[in-house]
Amino acid sequence: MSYPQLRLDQQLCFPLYAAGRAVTRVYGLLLSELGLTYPQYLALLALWERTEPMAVGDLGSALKLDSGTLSPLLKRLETAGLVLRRRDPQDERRVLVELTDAGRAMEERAARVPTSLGSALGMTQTQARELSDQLYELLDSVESYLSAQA
Amino acid sequence: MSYPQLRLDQQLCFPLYAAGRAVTRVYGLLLSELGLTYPQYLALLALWERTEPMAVGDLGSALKLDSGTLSPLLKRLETAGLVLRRRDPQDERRVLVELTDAGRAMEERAARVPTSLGSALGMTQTQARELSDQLYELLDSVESYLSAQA
DNA sequence: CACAAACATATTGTGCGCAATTGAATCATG
DNA sequence: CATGATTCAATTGCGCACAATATGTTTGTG
Repeated sequence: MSYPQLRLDQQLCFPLYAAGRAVTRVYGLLLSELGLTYPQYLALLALWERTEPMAVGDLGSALKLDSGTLSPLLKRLETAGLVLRRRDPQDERRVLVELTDAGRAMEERAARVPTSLGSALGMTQTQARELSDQLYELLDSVESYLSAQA
Repeated sequence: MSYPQLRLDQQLCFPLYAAGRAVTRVYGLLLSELGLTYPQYLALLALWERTEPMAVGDLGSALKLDSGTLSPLLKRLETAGLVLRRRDPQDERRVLVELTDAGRAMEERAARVPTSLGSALGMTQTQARELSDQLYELLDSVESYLSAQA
């Protein structure tokens, strides 16, 4: 082993990558019963938190996703009848996304998903919170590194 | 807020998802200079640790990826001249993956990537290790949940 | 007011991830 | 030793992610 820093199990990136995919996959299994994917669920989470429509860019800031991902995703949510998209009359560059009645009605069914998962993952609330805080810190430092490169 | 468990910033899954993508993206930027993607780099990490060829399935166990992801990825690495694939004569169902000279030569250039990233992320070795341990625990519990469902 | 720069979203192209299916090789059981 | 079950890799189909580009809108400057 000439380069110990290249060991798969010694790098932070791999458990982060693998655990992220594993958790996303579990969500996906539960969400498929609602006809949703995990990123679609995240977009709805952001919309459920607000009473006002949201611009695509604001949704992107919240989810850390760009229009290349969000545009087709929102088109699928619109086709599914869960959201509506329309140009912002105040600024025709923007597109506002708002929930339909069906989109709002989905919240109640979705509320069971994180509850049933939280218990399945065998973590206490405290553990989950600590891990979450560390990941937010990591996210912040990676983002400032990325913006410093640009 | 009728369902507090649906708040984006209160769920573990979101920072895990966002931090995972952010870290993968940073790796991708550095790896693009080597003509590699992040999952391709992971596959090479696993191969560099061994002197013997590896079956596709063993590579999948190490990276937690299935043949649907690995088959086309390995085909691209083969096209790039970094690996060779051949049927295992002992068991013709298996395909063995082995490094070419060019694949082995890539290790030296790749060794700089985690080193330069480790310093950029502003974490101590200890912090990275603790976070890594927690993520492996989470990965384990998600995987046992998944296998219990099957 | 003209018009260049900046901005917001959409589109294109490539490479994952993953569920489901396919096809070939091996194993296990009678 | 036959044959049904299992295993392994590849393929198919769909939905992300993300870089790069395109298109239309607004803003800032002279």
